[in-house]
Amino acid sequence: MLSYTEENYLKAIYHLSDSGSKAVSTSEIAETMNTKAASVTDMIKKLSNKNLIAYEKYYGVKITKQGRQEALMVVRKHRLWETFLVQKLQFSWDEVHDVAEQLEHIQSTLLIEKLDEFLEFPTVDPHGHPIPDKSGKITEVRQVPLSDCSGKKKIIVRSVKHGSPSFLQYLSKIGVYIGANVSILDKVEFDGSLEIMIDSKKKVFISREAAQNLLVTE
Amino acid sequence: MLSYTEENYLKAIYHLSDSGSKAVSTSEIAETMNTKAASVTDMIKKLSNKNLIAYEKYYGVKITKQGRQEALMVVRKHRLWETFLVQKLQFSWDEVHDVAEQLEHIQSTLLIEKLDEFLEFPTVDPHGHPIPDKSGKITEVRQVPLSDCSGKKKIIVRSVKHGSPSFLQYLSKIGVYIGANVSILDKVEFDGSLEIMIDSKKKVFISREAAQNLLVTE
DNA sequence: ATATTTTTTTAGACTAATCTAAACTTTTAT
DNA sequence: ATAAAAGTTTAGATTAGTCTAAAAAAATAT
Ligand SMILES: [Mn+2]
Ligand SMILES: [Mn+2]
Ligand SMILES: [Mn+2]
Ligand SMILES: [Mn+2]
Repeated sequence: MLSYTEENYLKAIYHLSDSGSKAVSTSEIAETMNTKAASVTDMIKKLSNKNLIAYEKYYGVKITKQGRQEALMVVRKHRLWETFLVQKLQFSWDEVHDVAEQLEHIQSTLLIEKLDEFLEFPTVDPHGHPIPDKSGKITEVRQVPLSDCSGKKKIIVRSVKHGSPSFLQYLSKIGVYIGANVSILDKVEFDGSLEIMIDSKKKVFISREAAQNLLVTE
Repeated sequence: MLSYTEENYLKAIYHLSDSGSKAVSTSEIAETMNTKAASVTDMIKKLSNKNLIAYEKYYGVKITKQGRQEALMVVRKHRLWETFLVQKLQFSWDEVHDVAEQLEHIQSTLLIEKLDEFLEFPTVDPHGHPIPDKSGKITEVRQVPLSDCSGKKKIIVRSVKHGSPSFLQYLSKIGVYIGANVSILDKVEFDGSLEIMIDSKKKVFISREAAQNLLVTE
């Protein structure tokens, strides 16, 4: 069984590697984990001995099939808990991440299966991120940054790329939410900012930066 | 903030001291924590330095006001989570304790307040044990072991003294639950075993040992 | 009142996870 | 092609929590 810390490292490596496809460097891991490279090297050896990652000295790590599976289970728990907090306990979507960071480490298969059932088997979390099923399968929906869209098509907001509390609060304030219908009214060539219409009701301006962080389907 | 381990020690000391009234010995703590006396001595010093217990060398420890308060918050979380697991996730009462041992250490005041509200402010957990409120207050109901009862009075099962999974499973099997109405049909002087009637429907025999573990109001 | 037994504490060691500083590799720049 | 810079690993320490074995104190028995 993995320790709390091992789970966190493995999850970080999984995310940094684009769900396990590319190799990840020691310093990248140190950066996201808020630790020093020396500590990462130590942990890397441990995870490597457990066959959760493939480690080549000085060339970073790649997650193994088994490691990916373990990481997916942590991600699954994290996202199910976030969904629980929002749907059942009335948390707002900017309050859930830190608590889910703790809850994701609770060890009980029964618990997570019952929770999944209680929530009626959700497929996305409050930030629009997919929830791996019991076996680790993810149903990805092709999404593009709103900043890449143009024209008058009907656009639906699907997820946020990076869900920092301040960005999420900002979205709530201007009326953007997962599932919202938006259309692009105007695009400023100079700085890439957009004027959009939300739910045919509300007109708002958003920066290119914000638009890059919003993933949508056309 | 207390560590996971400090919380566990403090809770154990709280329980062993009858909610904080009497002093507790090093060996008692070692016994319930499944550690060695030497480890307990170390931890005792730490908790004492934090003013959560009063420690006098060779004479055991007494919990302080502040320590009692911290312990009560852990107990509160433990029992709220157990209630959640049974009432919302359909766990049975013999499955919840070990998971609650983990969940009780999640750090989030908001979470526990929202959970309390979601459960509609329960006052007892699935085993009939009182749930401390937000401020730590407990409303104790005077209860006696069923083994101390006699006569034909109407008796209500209120809680179990020690809720081991096997005892709880046994109770479920014979039809005893928290809130059940029982009356004593016969008491065997020789071994203290009882014949009882549950909900005016079912007759069962139980041993003195079982009767001592069932707390009731007359 | 002493001796024996039991309990508790101390001393020293171990593991997981972390750090700093130094050594070593790889990458980049001239 | 070589030197400097950047990134990575190793060496050695630290902290929390644990252990065993030995020393010390308290309780119990004669
Ligand atoms: Mn999150
Ligand atoms: Mn985590
Ligand atoms: Mn319990
Ligand atoms: Mn616990």
